[in-house]
Amino acid sequence: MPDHDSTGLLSRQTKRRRVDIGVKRTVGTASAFFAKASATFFSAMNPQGSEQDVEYSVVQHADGEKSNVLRKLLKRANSYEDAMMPFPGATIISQLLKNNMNKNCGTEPSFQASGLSSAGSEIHQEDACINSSRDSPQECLSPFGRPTMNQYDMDRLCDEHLRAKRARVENIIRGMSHSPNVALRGNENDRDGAPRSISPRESYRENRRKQKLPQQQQQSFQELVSARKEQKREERRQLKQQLEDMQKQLRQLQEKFYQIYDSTDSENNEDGNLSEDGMHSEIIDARAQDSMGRSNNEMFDLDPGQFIDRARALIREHQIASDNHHKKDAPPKDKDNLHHPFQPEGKHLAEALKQELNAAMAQVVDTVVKVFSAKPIRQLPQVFPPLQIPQARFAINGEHHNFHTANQRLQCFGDVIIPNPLDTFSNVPMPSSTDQTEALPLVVRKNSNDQSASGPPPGSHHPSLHQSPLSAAASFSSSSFRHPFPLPLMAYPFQNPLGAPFISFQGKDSSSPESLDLTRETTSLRTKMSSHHMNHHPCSPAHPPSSTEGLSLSFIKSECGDMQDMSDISPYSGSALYMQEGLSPNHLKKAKLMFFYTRYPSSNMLKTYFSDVKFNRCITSQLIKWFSNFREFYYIQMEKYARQAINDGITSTEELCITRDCELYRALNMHYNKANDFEVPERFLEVAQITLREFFNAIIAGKDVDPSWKNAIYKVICKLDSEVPDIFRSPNCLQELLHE
DNA sequence: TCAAAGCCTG
DNA sequence: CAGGCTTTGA
Repeated sequence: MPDHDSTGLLSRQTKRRRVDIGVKRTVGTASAFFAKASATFFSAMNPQGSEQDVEYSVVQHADGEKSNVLRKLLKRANSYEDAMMPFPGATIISQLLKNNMNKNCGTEPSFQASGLSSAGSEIHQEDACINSSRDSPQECLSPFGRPTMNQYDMDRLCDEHLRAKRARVENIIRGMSHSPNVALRGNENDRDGAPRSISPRESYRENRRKQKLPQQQQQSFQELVSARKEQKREERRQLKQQLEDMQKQLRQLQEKFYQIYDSTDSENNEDGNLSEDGMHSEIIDARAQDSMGRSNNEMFDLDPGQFIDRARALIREHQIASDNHHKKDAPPKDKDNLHHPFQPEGKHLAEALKQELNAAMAQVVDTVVKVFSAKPIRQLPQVFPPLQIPQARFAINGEHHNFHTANQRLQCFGDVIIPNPLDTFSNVPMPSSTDQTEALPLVVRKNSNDQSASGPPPGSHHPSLHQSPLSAAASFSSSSFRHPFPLPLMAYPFQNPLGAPFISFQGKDSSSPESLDLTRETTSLRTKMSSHHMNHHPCSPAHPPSSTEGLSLSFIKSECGDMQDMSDISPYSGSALYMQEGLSPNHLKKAKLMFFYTRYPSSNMLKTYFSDVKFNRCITSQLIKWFSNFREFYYIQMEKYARQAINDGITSTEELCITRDCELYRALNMHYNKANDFEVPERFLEVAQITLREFFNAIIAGKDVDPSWKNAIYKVICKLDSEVPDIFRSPNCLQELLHE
């Protein structure tokens, strides 16, 4: 939507610019930036650390080590060495470590003696893996026998392992003997498994402390260590459990797979190739186990959609495997199949699988639906004022999936009770083109007409529209919301498929800047959309004009709740046929033109001149506000030019004349009659001249020292309003006016 | 108490 | 242009 004229967009851009100005980009190079970022990061992680710490962390050791594989390890090892070796406390750690290892891994031979490759316990292996494999997985895969390794490398590895352990224990100690944030840091470090360098000074201090550790503390930290081991074991157990679950699921999938395979196979191959299936399943099973083993964790983290995809991929894998198997055993006559692995058989299989998956999905959906609809409706305490919207607004293009995603997103907010989508929709008879039934504080489209053309027949349409607001709210609130955050945020999830949020509640209670920005942005967006709607007349029934904007849940701003009965604003109830629930850009334009006649229109007058607008408090206020803004601009210009005149040495009001080619007039005309397609009445020039002279005199008289000096001028000007021509009473006065 | 005006801010 | 806020007057 490239709309560069949009003031909203412009203001957003300026806002962003301001933000950008705020960020100093003093760092020229990427590396410098990285250093800075790292420094920030580390100082955040390490509040007690000195600048030196940062240096240690950021500056990489560029030793000329031969082994590329080991380089990173060595770097880490070096960091540890640098950090810890100079201090005698390290020996204590080593001692403790030895004790600990002997205690927890009874079978483990002395680590120092046997080196890394000793046939240590599983735990040991895993630890070694964790510590060393992050950057070089092959070390984990083949911990045994490194014929190319020289003694130096071995020592390095040993050191690395030992120091990693040491670091962990260090962290535990720190966690015990320090403030919580330090403990946290230790955990962070531990979880990463990546050693973090410690400033020499700090570690010196800490080592000294450790030397003085009383026996009791040593014991307790040994307990801690063993507790950690316990925890690890527990984690491992859980992981195993997960793996088993996954395997079970896979087996089920496979069963399905073979069922289908058998059926399709028996259809296509009646010559007895089935006998191989036993073997296939063995092999495939093995493969599956393997791939499960590999992908267990990722599978577990996948969300359902991804899971299905992954499952499909797996099945495809199996398919290929079995095809390959066929190829091997297939007699030469099957050459065709050899080159086209997805021949009829495969196609059938794929189709069957797809069907199966779809059926499974459908079943799941059904189940969920059943569960949802079976749930008793809970009436939760209504924290929020009744939401005055017909439920039908929530239908999106006849699909509810957006609402679901909306809920999914909503669930990100911990403290919200998600409305049950099915409850919400259960009473919705059909996707509706219900119009926005509440005042948009800003301009909205003019589509009541379109609606009656594209909407459902009057007889069949939503009873909800004729509900009292309360009942409408009640049916909505059967899935009551509890709003922990400003309402505009609630609107976010209700996006149209293009991702543009259509929001129209503009809570006065929006307190957070984000929500404010959100409203603003969507506000300008809505303005754009509304103008878009103005230009594009009828919409196809498939895309009801309000299907997206109908989502503009402008049910907030309950102070606007003095709307008339909902039935009144039904777009189909004759009298309201041309009523609009919001102000359009054309209304704004009209208001601006009216300003040439009246600076202080009463709300009653506005009602008569904007007869095509369904008035409520919001609309009235908005219109009033418009005129207030117009006046503001007007008076600012007047004051500005009055002062300018004084500065220019003008001494007599007689010299102050407003003509159609003077600067002031052009400014005003530009503001209220931008397109210059309206002939500004002469009277306006007179009034403007009077105003200018009033300002001039007041400033000359030095009245502007009084903070309310303008009030006198306002009093004068408000009496100068003239009658607005009757043509402005017509809803389509703009066409009539501008085509003259 | 409320609507409207005005001011300030973004 | 809109929102927040304060003031003002009925």
